[in-house]
Amino acid sequence: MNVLNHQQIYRVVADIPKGRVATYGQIASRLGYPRHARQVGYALAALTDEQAVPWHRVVNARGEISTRSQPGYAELQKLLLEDEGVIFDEHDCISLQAYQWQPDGEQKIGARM
DNA sequence: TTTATGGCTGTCA
DNA sequence: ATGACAGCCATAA
Repeated sequence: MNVLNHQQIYRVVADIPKGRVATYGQIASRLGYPRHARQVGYALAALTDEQAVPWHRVVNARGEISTRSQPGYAELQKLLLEDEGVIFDEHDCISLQAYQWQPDGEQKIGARM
């Protein structure tokens, strides 16, 4: 009975195009909660791997893999993103300016190769 | 009911 | 520019 339904978050996350990423704050902001960035992360952490939610497309504002509690998942997300076509740099961070999803419609910036 | 933590973000030094 | 700290808010005990 929270104001922020996980289903809503899942819908936005699932709405992220392949090869594109989004920040927690961006998703929260899209739902109308610019301060619920963490709650978005919690919603993703609360879901299970059985969910059809591409949680691996969600990264922090730094464009890096968010520090989760479970071990090994960071590598998993990195591998999944690489499979999506996202390239990581030597510091395991991606170009948000190139891969960040624009829900406004124009979700193309020039992240091609 | 309150206290503590947590897949974050933003500001201050 | 990086490094550290506090704030926001929901879930768990």
